Amino acid sequence: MDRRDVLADAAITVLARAGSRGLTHRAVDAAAGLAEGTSSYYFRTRSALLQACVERMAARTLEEMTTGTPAVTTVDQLVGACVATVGHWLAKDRERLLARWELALESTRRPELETALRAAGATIRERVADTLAALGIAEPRRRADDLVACLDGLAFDQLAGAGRPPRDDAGLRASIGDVVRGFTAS
Amino acid sequence: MDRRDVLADAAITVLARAGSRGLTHRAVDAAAGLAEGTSSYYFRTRSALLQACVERMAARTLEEMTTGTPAVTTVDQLVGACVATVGHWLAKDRERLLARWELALESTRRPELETALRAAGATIRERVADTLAALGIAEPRRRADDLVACLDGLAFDQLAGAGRPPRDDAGLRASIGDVVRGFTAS
DNA sequence: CACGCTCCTCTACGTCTGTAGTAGTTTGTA
DNA sequence: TACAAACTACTACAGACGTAGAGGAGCGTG
Repeated sequence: MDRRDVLADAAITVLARAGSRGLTHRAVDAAAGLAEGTSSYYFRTRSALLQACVERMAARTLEEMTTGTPAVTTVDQLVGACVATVGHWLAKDRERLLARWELALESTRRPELETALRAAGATIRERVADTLAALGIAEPRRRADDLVACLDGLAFDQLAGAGRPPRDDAGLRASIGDVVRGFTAS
Repeated sequence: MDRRDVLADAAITVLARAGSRGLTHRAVDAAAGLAEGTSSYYFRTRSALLQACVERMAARTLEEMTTGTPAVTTVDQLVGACVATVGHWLAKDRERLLARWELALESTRRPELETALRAAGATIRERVADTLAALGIAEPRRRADDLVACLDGLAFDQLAGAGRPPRDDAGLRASIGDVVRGFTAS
């Protein structure tokens, strides 16, 4: 794997575990198990490091999206797909989620990041919008944006929010069922 | 106003504008317009500064909650109340929202913060649960948690997320209408 | 008025961070 | 094989950061 990708992955891990404040060149070197100074050579500035994080994340998300996307033709299937996605986020992508939120907050202050982050988000939302449209739902574009935002909100609440009760699968299914119903009814 | 409160408010502003990384004693002093070293005297460690932020935020939220809470007796009124709340967040509480998310992410790594943050969140959620229960909705507790999480998700998407198209009031109402319907139907 | 106490400001210091640059090493080419 | 170019690892350094503590101003009490 390209050295840059290794470093970007390490940076994402650091971001998740230590937050924006902990994201330093040296911390990335340590996380990647590379010699001190390495990340500083590949990404001269901290801003470049952040940029690399969002690009790497976007690339990985896109990659995963193109691989396995089961067809969704009913609302129930949509609920299932959403539960599967969020469940996967919570179980296996914890770090990537935390890093993404960290970057999102950072993008508030860095227009370069915002652009890249927004482009990545748009791709996913389009995909969801297509699915909603295929189900014959009105305003698929807006509703796709909202649905993604709500699922993200539920995940945030679970991982970092004030709610955060360890929620079982059934609870997750009930919650997501409610949300999806709201966006698909009528 | 108590010096500590002034400093905590300044810290919240710094947190929102410069992120966790920018939250330093000196930055807080500058934001508060006080002599350098002041915040370092009142809150000796950075951790104490963060703690002060969440406590101050919790206090302010509680205060606002006890003042104006119009009665909600129909689902439509609930939608209206949610729209008003989120609208207010987006228009006037931008900084507090950003700071809260910053603290939430930080709480992932600091159990002391988590406790305080969770307690504040629980109060709000109870209030919402009571409202849902009064409307005769099943599982009010879970649904209150989910509703708050979703509204937060929508706000996040708007302020820091990947969606972030400048949304007008009608759009906001439509989105929140969908969400609330999902949690109140059946 | 003199004294002691509390509150606040300012300074000091060791550590860490961002970033530039130097030196060494590998790779490709003649 | 000899050389040049590119790549990589490491070092250096100015600046910022967290935190502790010294000093002084203000105020109430005897």
